[in-house]
This record gives sequence, C-alpha cells and structure tokens, in this order.
Amino acid sequence: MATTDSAARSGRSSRARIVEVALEHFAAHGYRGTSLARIAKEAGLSQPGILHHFPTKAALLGAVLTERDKRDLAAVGLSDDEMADLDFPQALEVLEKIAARNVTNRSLVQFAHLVSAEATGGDHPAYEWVTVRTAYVRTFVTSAIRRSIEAGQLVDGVDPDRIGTLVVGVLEGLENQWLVDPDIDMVGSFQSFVEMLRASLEVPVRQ
Amino acid sequence: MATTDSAARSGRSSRARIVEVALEHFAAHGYRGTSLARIAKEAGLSQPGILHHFPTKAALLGAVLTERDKRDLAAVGLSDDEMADLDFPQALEVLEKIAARNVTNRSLVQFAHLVSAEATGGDHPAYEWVTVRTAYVRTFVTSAIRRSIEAGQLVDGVDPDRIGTLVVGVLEGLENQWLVDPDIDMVGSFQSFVEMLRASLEVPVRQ
DNA sequence: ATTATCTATAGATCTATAGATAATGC
DNA sequence: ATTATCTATAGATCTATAGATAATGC
Repeated sequence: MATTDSAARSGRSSRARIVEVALEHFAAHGYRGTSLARIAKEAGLSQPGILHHFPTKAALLGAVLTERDKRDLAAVGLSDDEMADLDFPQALEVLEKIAARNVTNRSLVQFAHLVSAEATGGDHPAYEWVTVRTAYVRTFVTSAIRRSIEAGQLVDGVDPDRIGTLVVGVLEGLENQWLVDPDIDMVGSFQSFVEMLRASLEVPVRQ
Repeated sequence: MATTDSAARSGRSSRARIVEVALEHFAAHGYRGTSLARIAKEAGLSQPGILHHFPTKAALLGAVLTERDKRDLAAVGLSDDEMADLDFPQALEVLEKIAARNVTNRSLVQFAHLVSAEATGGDHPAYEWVTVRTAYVRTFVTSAIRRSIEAGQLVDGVDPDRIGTLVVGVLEGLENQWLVDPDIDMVGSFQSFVEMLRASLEVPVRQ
C-alpha cells in the first residue's frame, strides 16, 4: 500500500536511527556541543542526509525531546488522565518506578539534565520544553498532595507547593549526583526519603 | 614597587573583568556555547587580548572555577579545617547558609549546574573539577553524620552514605527547579526538609 | 625589558542550501 | 511523481598564533 514502500521503510528506519544517535550525542555533549556531521557519521549517512529528515538541527532536538517524553510515559504505564487522578502515596509510587527505570537508562537521564541546564538561560530551542515539563511534573505531585489532604490522609499544615517542590527536587538531585558518580544508591536514597516523608506527613492508619 | 606599575594594575583589573564576564556567559550558554569573541566584546578588549591573560579557553574556565570555589568558601565563612570538624546539625546549618546565599546569586548557581552537566560526560575541561567537588561536598556531610553517630546524637540504623547523598541531593535538586522557576521557595523547602530530617534522625534531647 | 594590547590570519569547524542521482510505484 | 540520498559549497563562526605597537620603569 501507499507509495514507494521500501523507500518509505528505509526512511522510517533512518529517522529512528538518527533520533537514537542524536539522543546519545546530545546526552554526552549537549545540543550546542554536538554537530550534525558527527551524528550523521555514526548514523551512517551524510550531514545533509540528516537535514532531509529534519529541516534544522533544532527540529531534530524537538524530535528527540518528543521521543524522550514518550519513553518516560511508557515507563510509568499510565495515561495522562490516570496520572492526573492519583493521590499522594500513588504519586510517590510512580516516582519510585521512574527512579528504578532511570538507573538502567543513563543517557536518557543525562540528556534531560544537560538539555535542561543548557535551556535554562533562555535563548535555546528546548526552553519551552524545559519550563513546560518542569511545571507538569511539579503540578502532578502537588495536586496529588491536595487530593490526599482533602481525603484527610495527611496531617494538618502540609503545604502542597513546598512539599511537591521538595519531592521533585529530591528525585532530580539524586539523579544529579548519580550522573557524576554511578555508585551512588539513587533508588535506595529515594526510598529512604519516601519512608521518612510518609512517616512525617501521613495520618497513622487505625489498625 | 615592582615593574611597570600602572600596566600591571591595568592587567589585574582586565583579568578580574574577564573572569567576571566569562562567569556570566558560561552560566548563560555553557562553556561550549560561549565564544571568546563574545566575552572579549563585553569585557572591552579584542579576542586575542583575552588569550594574553589566559593561554587557552580551557585555562579561562579553570580561572572561573577557582573564583567560584573561592566565593563559595567565603559565603560559608569557615576554613577547610573547620568544615571538616562539624557535626550533623552544624553541617545542616552550613547548607542552609549556602541555600540562603544562593537565592541572591543566580549566575553562580546556574554556572555550577550547567558546567557540571556539560562535564559529566567526560571529555570536558571541567571534568576533574566536577568529580572532585561532588565528592568533597558529599564527604563533608557524610563525615559530619558519622561524627554525630559516634557522639550518640542520632538514632540507630542511620546510614551515613545514604543520608549524606540525600541531603546533598535535596539542595541540588531544589536549585535545579529554582533555576527553571525562580518563584520556587528554595530556602523554605530546604528548611522544611531539614526539620523533617532532624525529627526523624536525632535522638530526642531530654529536657 | 616588560607588560598589555592590537590587527591579520591560518586552519578547522558548523549549519543550511542548491542541485544531481538513484530507486520505486503509478 | 516521490522519496532518500549524495556531492559541492556558501557564509559564519571559532580557537589559537604571528607579529606589530604603545606605554612604562630600569
């Protein structure tokens, strides 16, 4: 069906290969530190060959960002709607799941941190991505906290914004250190934190 | 005294100005995203004029890293030796002091995060700096925890490495978010965390 | 003699464009 | 006709070097 079947198939596989190689290189040297020529070489085509599939370098970065978000969502295994309905303990479980997945996907984590840091100053093709994504993650946690407060699951006086920021910060900060020193027990440290947090904030369940 | 006084004075002030401008530009666009020409323009001299004071771009980065470390130490107000002798509550106070200082020094924080992220992949002139510095900060906290365990100030079963990693992670992770969204209450969130941590880990004082 | 500068430039990149070539399906 | 490629190249950069100029102190 459709047109030029094998050419299209070859095009699709090139596209996927380019995105994969670009992810690795952007993760290792950043957007600014990576050239299209280097990606092209490793993907096995010429530098203008890449620009046939992605009109500009920024468009290629956009495709890599989309792919990264897709993989993150797949690792959680929930739809956007389901994510929006979780309560606090469930949100913590999701984050633990992400932490566990991350230790086996170094370049995905490194990519997110390096591109976020590059884009933070503005004037970068990932600027919008980093602001929107940061807000999304934090909102996901703070609204889970609000939901649990309304359900009477948390002790009085919990500030959703402050605790939400703290929870997201712990995950990102542990990633930061793990990237520099992979011997760090990122998952274990996050679990210690989650236990401590639940002990401090949850209303004890009557047995 | 000495030779060519006014020339030397002018040289010193150029050096300081170059380091200052370089800090701002490396913070905004990273080491790889910043050119000597741009720094030169803003510092008011020609591009080879910069290479008179710093033989290579990497050497200039080295000077900026040294300056950053100096300012960090000055903000804490303790000598290296004094830092090494603190116990857990004192170490937390030092970190709170750093957090409070950081909210008024955005480019210093952004510089550290962006250069760390760039250098994490290796093959970067700040690679050694980032590994040494990360280890230093974490060791400072873990050894404070060990000291407090020996003094019987902490409850049984505290794992110094795990908690040390967590504490440093919280500070860095809050910085991460604050860089993206300056409305985040970085200092407040860190204080919430410190209170929670002390409530969980410290042996209650007998009144 | 020393120090701080400058202009000019070599030699490597980098992104993006122009225009050709090949394979396939209609 | 469409799609995936390629070679060649324009036009901007970038770092670092070579070599000149100016000011000052000995």
